[in-house]
Amino acid sequence: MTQQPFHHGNLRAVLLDQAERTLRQGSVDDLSLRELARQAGVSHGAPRSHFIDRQALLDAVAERGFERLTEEVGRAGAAHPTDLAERLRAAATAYVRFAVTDAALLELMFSAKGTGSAPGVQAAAGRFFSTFGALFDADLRAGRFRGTDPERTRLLFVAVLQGVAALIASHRVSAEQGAGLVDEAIELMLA
Amino acid sequence: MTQQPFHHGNLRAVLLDQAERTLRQGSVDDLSLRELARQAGVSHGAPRSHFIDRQALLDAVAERGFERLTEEVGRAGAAHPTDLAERLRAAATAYVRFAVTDAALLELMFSAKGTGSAPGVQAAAGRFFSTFGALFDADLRAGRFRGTDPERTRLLFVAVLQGVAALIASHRVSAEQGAGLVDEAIELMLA
DNA sequence: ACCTGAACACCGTTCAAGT
DNA sequence: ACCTGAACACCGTTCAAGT
Repeated sequence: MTQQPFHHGNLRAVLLDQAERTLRQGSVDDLSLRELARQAGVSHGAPRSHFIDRQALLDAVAERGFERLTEEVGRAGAAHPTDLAERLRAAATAYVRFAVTDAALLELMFSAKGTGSAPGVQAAAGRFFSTFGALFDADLRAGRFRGTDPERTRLLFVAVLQGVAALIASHRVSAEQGAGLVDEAIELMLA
Repeated sequence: MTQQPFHHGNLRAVLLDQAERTLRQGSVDDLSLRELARQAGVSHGAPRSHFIDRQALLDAVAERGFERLTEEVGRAGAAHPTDLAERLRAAATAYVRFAVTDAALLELMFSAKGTGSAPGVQAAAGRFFSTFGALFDADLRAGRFRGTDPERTRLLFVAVLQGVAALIASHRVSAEQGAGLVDEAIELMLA
């Protein structure tokens, strides 16, 4: 009875969970469809029913990553509705934490491969960027930033976070130094 | 006579050249040792004489990439010995150009895989960062930056460039927008 | 609709053998 | 010192067959 096929329509979710776990302790190269199937206790052909090929699985993982990042950054920002600098710091902290605990996932999310093709990933990335932009909106209009072009200001902050994440992922700076860099950036951006 | 073994000790360089070319029109996943050997007209086992495994080849490619990036950014900066903002802009332009024409290579260079292990890559990366830092030195001491900690100022600029490069590579901003972001960053950093 | 299992082409790696 | 070619284990992908 307990030996009946382990999954009933949730193999897809099981594979994605396992893929995320694998990414958390290795690189995207370590992600093998056959190994995932093995860990899920199904045959190596089974994933085919849910993902047309390996890239489709990676796309789904990236999409999920963007959704989680959006949620975590958005929540961190929402905790500070009045204080702008504090809100940016909180959002940045959430971003850096994500970059530290899920370095390989973030790399996958922002690789040309991940963002280049799949529309689902594109859409999820778009939602992330607009949620991120919303952190600035009211204060941008109020002119509390030194920057000139509002859109530019937003993108610049994303670039800083992304760059800091890359420096941390490549072990060039520590997570603490990364937080310091973010603080410095916020300081420079505020009028 | 012309059918004698094509390479005489320069197979290593041929493989690295071909690897770079492959990276320029694809991702690191498209890089296959066997395919490189095929293109070089040698047997699939031949690369083994020069690279112990695939990772060793990737390391060598990354190291070479850092050396070229160092050279190009350094040269761009050296063309403007007096004007600080112009020097940073020139160096940043060189960096962004590299990020555009060699996106996959840059990704390899900054991936945890590339920088994580091999000492040669670490050393080349270190030389790049110190060359990059040298662009700031005189003016940092002269206090021409708004930033507080000099080391932080340097790292922040690298982070901005790296982040802008990632945004361009993931097709989220154009190369022109990237240049605009860099200009904005320089403006914000200068006192 | 979902999963199995054989089949195929490709890859990285190893290694004895050649020059 | 450098390269060849067979061998091995692993992988992604396809597909007919089962339930």
